[in-house]
Amino acid sequence: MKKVTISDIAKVAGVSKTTVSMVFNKKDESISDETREKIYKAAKELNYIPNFVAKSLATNKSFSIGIILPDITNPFFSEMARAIEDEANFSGYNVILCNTDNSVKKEEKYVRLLISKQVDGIIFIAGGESKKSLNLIKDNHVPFVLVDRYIEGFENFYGVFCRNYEGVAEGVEYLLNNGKRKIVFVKGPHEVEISKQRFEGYRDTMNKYGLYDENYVFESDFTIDGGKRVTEEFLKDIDKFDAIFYSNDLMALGGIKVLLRSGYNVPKDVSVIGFDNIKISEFIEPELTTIAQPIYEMGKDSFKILLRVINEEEDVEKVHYYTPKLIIRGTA
Amino acid sequence: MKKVTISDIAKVAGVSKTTVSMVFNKKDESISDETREKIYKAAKELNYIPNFVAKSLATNKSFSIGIILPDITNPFFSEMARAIEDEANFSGYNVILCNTDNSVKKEEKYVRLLISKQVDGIIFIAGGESKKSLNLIKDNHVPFVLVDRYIEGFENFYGVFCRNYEGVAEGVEYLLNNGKRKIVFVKGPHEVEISKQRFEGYRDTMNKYGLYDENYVFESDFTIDGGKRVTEEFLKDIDKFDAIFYSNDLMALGGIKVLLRSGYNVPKDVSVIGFDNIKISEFIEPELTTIAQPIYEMGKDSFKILLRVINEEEDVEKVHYYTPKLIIRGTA
DNA sequence: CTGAAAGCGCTTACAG
DNA sequence: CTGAAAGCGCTTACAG
Repeated sequence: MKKVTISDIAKVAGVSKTTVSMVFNKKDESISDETREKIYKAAKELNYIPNFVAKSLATNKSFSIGIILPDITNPFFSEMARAIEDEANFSGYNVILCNTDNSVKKEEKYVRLLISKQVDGIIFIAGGESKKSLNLIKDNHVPFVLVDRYIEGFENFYGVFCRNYEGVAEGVEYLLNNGKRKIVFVKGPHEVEISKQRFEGYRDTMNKYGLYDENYVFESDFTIDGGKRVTEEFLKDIDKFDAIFYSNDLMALGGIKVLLRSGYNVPKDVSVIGFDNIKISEFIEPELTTIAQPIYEMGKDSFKILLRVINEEEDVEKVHYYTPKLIIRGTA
Repeated sequence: MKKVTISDIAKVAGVSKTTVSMVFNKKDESISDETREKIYKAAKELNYIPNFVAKSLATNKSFSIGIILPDITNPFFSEMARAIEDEANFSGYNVILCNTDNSVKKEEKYVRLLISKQVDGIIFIAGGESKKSLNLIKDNHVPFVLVDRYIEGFENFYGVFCRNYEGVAEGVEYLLNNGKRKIVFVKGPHEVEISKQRFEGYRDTMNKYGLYDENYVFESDFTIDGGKRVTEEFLKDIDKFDAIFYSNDLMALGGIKVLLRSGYNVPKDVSVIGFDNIKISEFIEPELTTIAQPIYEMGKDSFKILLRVINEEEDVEKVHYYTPKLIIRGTA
């Protein structure tokens, strides 16, 4: 039951370990076809499967990356993770999944683990003020790219972000153009940067037309349940509103549910806009009007960028911005 | 920029590598408090982070597992993956994510990779006739547990499954008790075992009452889009039906959408039942009546079982069955 | 065209 | 109470 190693193959093929290693690593221009054949034959015969951890130790490359995100159960993140894994797999990399639940403590624990496991890089979707974790990564010289959520103090590192401000502004303009005036805005959690950006897109646009009213601003947590809860709450407080802008689709889904339950007709009585364009948003009835992020593209690109950093390529642009776009569907 | 190793610590603390290693591995009953302190101090000073790949090579344990599943973007799998990762993390294990798109080829490629990376175990949600991959795992003596989808020929290995047949039977009985007679059934893809089990639950129950009619049976692929497509299709073919049983929630979501669009009132004109109870199913309007699998529990347990196999515990039961239960909500 | 030897960073019997 | 040495399965300069 001993595992077959390169030495076993060397023995069977009647050559040295060096030669075997060279053949497997395609550094074999100088090796005769005959030996090469013998080696492949022996490997086949013995059902050889190489030991990557030994290889990693010798080469200082693990061909693994870590992906740190709040919760894989959230469609936005699972779509992102899928894109990253696809691209990583394509380039021969494995992905280690880490769910942080937005806990800075968990992030730090995972970062330590990933460094210990010698990952070649990390894709980091921050759950909050993640400076300590990021500094740890940096101090250990592990390549990383920040995705979706920008972190103050790290603007000079690699990042893939969405133009949140502009996206929301576009959505608000659209609502205004359609005659909406009393637009409720539901912010995301204040710890994360994107919540702020999206809110500012709303605030500034409303202000532009002298329509901003802070009594129409609420905060929740980017979950369906959160969307339900805020909506139930402000339905009690506010009497008049003709549109609701939720900072992400998940909250919009929860909100729409409450609205329908409370007898509102969407979009007749009230328009609703979300943000993200997760897959499910076009499958509910009515279909959700939303600000689409190119999630899959952003995921793929974030791995591509990481790979270029890992390979120490020159001229890799630091910060990458993606422009979201309004998708008009049934709710607004 | 050299990485700090155990030797550096040994040097700074004025002891041998052996002693340092012993201290870090808590095999240090025999080591004086003084040396221990010196070692911890040195480690702290140097910001030491252990190298797990070296450790893995020496101990033949990686504290990584692989999880092979069709698509993390599918809520059923992301909820499952989340449960597994939570439990794994709790026990100090990392999870390597592998999306197969139900491709047997991809499964095999991932299995090879995972074995190469010396994972301590694999959780396998099969995408089809996955015998070759499974045999590879088996031949390399890697512990594994089959989840959700049973594979013929592997009934004597570890597995975590749902009583699909009984679940569907319960749902059908419920529909019948509510006076439904013309019940359409949408099967999952025929390559996977659970499709068959769920279908048989329907067929046998309908037969019991002399109501089975194969013209009411359709097949799709477990996706939302698939649910939409079959529904559009059979709406053309069948004139009379009072209920639809979709083999999973995702297809039910797609189907309901088409029904609503086509002017049907759910559940007045037609009752709908799904299977799985993914989180989203209670957030659509009307809320989906479904057969709930204990997804999170099954995920957690599958890791727990895997861990026991890894640790070579005795008396680990091979096959674990979970009983699903009918959750009555708005659509039936 | 091929091999002996050192090294990657750990652990672990064994010896003292 | 502690250390020297061999070993895990690879790679890679170097030599011939």
